[in-house]
Amino acid sequence: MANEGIHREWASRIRGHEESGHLVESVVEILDCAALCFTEMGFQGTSIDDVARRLGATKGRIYHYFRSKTDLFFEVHREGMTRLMDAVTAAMDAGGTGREKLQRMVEAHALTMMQNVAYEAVVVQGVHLHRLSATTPEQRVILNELMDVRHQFEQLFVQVFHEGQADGSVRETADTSLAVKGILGAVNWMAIWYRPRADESPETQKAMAVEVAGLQIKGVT
Amino acid sequence: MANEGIHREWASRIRGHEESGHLVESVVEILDCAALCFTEMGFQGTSIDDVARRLGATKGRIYHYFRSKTDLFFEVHREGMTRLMDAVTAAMDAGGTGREKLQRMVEAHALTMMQNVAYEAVVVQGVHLHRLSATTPEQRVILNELMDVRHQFEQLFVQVFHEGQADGSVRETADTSLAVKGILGAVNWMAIWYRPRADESPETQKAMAVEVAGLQIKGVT
DNA sequence: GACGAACATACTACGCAGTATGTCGCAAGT
DNA sequence: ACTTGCGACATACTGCGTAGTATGTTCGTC
Repeated sequence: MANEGIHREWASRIRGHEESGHLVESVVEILDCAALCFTEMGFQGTSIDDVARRLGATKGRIYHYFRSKTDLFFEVHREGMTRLMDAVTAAMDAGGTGREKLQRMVEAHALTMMQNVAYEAVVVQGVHLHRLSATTPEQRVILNELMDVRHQFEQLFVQVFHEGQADGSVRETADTSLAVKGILGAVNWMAIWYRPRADESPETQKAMAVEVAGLQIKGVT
Repeated sequence: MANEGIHREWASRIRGHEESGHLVESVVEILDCAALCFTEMGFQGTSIDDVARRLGATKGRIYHYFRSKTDLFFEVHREGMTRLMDAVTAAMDAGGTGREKLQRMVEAHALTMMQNVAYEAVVVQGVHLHRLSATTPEQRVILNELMDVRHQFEQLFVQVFHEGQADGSVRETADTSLAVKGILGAVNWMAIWYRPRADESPETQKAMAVEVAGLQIKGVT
């Protein structure tokens, strides 16, 4: 299944649950509930008991898999970033001019945001966590990893942006980094205002993603 | 002075400190420190003692002016929104085509974000506070006020957007609200990544604001 | 010299992260 | 068949951080 890679990554982080690869469904449930709680009430505002209650379980279950609340948050964050990365890199690898690639990347970004609001809202929150003091040296390593991935993510856009400028499909700008931050901001902001509506089909979502991406791309071409 | 109006608003909120209008400097210091703390560590992550420590004072001083931590947060939030509102409405009232007004409004928005990162970062955080449960019925009234101002703020842009479409200076879009949310997102996002640098003059800031706004406006024209 | 504003100090009550220990079921060994 | 072991939790408990309060203390003003 598609989750294999993710599970393998968990292995090293989570209480030594190596090979199994199937019982881990229990962990996925925890992550889902945690993502919702963190999204609604923030990191500090969420208690482990809140997550447990939503699970219909108790703290025991959570601490059986995660060392600490911070580790739990990190894992949700990592999962969110992974989904974003996967979607965007796939869109990037499909070829075309810089502008076409950029358009697809932003669309993929937006669509992923909408399809994973909970996880991605946590990712957005996570930016602040940068200076959070309550971290063990061990956690700080993971945090640096996350910040690194975040930076790589942005660089992906910067890179393709330059490609586009090279092939003439993207306009020259005063500050590429600034332009990219603007685009990413417009899309990331969706994590804050967007909430799935009952009457929303996958097509509607896709259409919104295309619309948002289109406006942003138009600004730089 | 320009703060008069704000002070008068405080009057009703803050432990009945009505007329004075000058000693309130003490309150401004508290708000400044609170804004910094909330920005760096979030609402729940900030303790009143943190704010007091940064002030070089103790809890006593803070609780002398504010009923609760939540009220303190609200006041910072309100101040941030007020500064945004003032800047944007001023830019709007200066006349011109829809597009010109929109351009100036977004520039003003961006510039205000940069000049008041601490306060505006709190405003950005505040969006989540929407569903926060830890509110007394009294606070909920204030919260509704804040959410209302936020909505009005967005409507300002929507309104001018339509003006622009009416006079032909702004392109027709599938969903005006969506377009505006994109623009505001790009600018609001600055509260997350932007931090003032030592070698930054007011002119540099202004230039960045114009650049960001330019890209966004170009997307809708 | 009395009184209140503007704080500081001292104290309490509680929520919550983290831990220690218990329980239940299943799977393998003999 | 029984038991031993272990994984997957639940229950019970502790200690600390922190919001809020109650009570000083100082200083200016009337």
